[in-house]
Amino acid sequence: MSKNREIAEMFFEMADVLEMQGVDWKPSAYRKAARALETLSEPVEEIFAVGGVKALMDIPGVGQGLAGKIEEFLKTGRMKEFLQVVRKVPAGVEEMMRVPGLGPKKVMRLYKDLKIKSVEQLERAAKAGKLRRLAGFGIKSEEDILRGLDIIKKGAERVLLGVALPVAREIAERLSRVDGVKVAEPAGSLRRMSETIGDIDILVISKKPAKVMDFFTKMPEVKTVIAKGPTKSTVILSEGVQSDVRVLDGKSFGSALQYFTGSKDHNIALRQIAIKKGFKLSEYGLFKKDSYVCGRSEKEIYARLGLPFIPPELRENHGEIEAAQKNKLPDLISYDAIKGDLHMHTRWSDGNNSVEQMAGAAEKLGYEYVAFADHSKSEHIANGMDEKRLLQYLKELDVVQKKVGIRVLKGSEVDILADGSLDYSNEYLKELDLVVGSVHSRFKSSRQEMTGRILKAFENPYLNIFAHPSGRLIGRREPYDFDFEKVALAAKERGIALECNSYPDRLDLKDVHVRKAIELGCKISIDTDSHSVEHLRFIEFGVAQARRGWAEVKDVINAWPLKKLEKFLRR
DNA sequence: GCCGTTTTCGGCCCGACTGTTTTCAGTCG
Repeated sequence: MSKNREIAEMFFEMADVLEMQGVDWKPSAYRKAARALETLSEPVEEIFAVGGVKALMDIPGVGQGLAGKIEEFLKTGRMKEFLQVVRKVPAGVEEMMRVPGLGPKKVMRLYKDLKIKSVEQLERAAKAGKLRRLAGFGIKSEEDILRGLDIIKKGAERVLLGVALPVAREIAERLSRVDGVKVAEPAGSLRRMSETIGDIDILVISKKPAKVMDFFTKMPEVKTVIAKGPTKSTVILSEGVQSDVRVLDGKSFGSALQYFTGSKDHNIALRQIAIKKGFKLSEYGLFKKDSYVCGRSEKEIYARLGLPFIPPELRENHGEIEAAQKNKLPDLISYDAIKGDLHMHTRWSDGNNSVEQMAGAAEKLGYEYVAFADHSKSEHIANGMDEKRLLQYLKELDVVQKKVGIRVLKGSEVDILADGSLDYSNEYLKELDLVVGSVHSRFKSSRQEMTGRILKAFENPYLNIFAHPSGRLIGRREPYDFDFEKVALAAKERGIALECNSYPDRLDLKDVHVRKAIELGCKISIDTDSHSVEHLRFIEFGVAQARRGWAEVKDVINAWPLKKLEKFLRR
């Protein structure tokens, strides 16, 4: 676990305990700092090494107090106050906060009045009907708690964007056909295109909210109805994903969309601006002394607050509001800007389709060019090609080139071996239009070894793209350890693009690293790593990730026309 | 504990829904 995450988790934990003790404001301060730490692109230890406590205080939400605690932890490996605070409440009690429906107040009541100290004890007490006599609890609360326990047992995990988005679009589409509905649109982290989604939020504009609530809570895929109100309902879908629907009037469409898109931190910052300008901002609109000013579109709300429209993917309160105030928002790459996919597999290695099928599908998408990158010989498991098959493969690519209307670039996904050499000799690499290099082995190497291995590979003059740079698989495999900044600087120096892999469980580089890479002057390549024609549509997720990393067309080599791309590939 | 084109002190986003309530606290997003 990285130090950033470790410290963030301590802060989250302290926030929970402080909240249980009824401490005001500190919990939100700790959480704010924790969220900032989690999404930092650089390791705190490096920030501290370079700029000391002062640099730590540049992290949003970190002031003198928390910077001191971080310093203490980095220097001594412990945080005294953390140990003191956390000792005040048994670990099991803290864990009870994870049960949906239980917050700090109720958890404390259970602990103090009934001496319940763990999730297990909680379950036994609820089943025995012991909770109902507690002040503020009743029979319903017991049922709620049992249901909440059920949810955490099944692990209400976050879902990949690539899984949630099609489900959300399908539900929104059906809701939009309900009587009286004008618009139904996914909001929340889905609209911000976060890599994983906690729940599916859908905003509906209708004058007949009751019909929407009925339709929504009775959809066939609804497993449990958590709450059903006149304008807002929450259900659990059969996949275990939570979904919320909220119905509003058209004159609130913009403000509601803004509000439900978040992020929370972005909204808070926006409301603070509203307050300073004498407004009040809520999902119903922008108000001045209780009278409606505007709310039909997001654009007019931002405008009234003196800001240009901020694309949803940027709304994380990671500097986008300040950039908007200075009119320095990036001109984000659009979803249709990609001119070709540079990382695709076929039956020559571990793909499901032929070269011709893949090229044809790419042509249908309107691409100008496409590059094939089947695996090199060391990838036995993926049917990697030895030199003899590589030459046959290149011949077939020539054949297919004559059959399709787009440019077919000849490439290969070549393993970066443990010693940093590439899996084919230069004699073969020079026959390729582009070389995609990736690490597929020894993920547990030390930071130093892995960094050295990658930098060594970058010395090869034929390498063009460093694929899925961190090696992570969301929810399944941690990224390997390497010095990202060093690698990015070397990539820039040598004209190598870092890949923003679009595969739903990779999304690698991730958003903060795309942004860092671009800041350092690196180029990005947004590719799908497709193993079948159906995968080509994943490009949307890669572009989303790049947008979240503030990428513009100038940063993305495969958003360039062929000529310009070819010049880049010739290093 | 953080933070400052109203402030180094005194604020800190805003509203829906639920359950146990005779008017609201707790939780959630």
